[in-house]
Amino acid sequence: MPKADYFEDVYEVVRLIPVGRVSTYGAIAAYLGSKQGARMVGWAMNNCHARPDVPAHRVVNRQGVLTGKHFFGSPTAMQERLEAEGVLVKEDQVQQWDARFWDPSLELT
DNA sequence: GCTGTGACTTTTT
DNA sequence: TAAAAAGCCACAG
Repeated sequence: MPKADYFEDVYEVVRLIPVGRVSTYGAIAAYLGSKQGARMVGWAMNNCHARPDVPAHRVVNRQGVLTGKHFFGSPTAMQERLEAEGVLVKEDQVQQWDARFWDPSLELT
């Protein structure tokens, strides 16, 4: 197995997010080892164009707000996609966020 | 080789 | 309580 870049690590975790669930940059960053590396995660998402199977729409900020929705090409694509998976979004904010939150560090042990 | 930027998070004023 | 600033790592120019 090739050494996964920091990005691939992020992509893999994001890809493991179950449908109907959402995760946060900080959670993924923490799972990688640096909670403050959340910016890197977001930045990795910026390069998510290189990965076709990266559900970046399942990744939101700490508040459960779709911060990067604007990067999806359409400001509503992210929200609609989340709703299509069963995640209700209101005002760019994930509903039942506390229940929808998926922590890789907890689920992946 | 150095500087700037980035879809965040946390702490302090 | 709200708002602002700092911190962090990695990639691109």
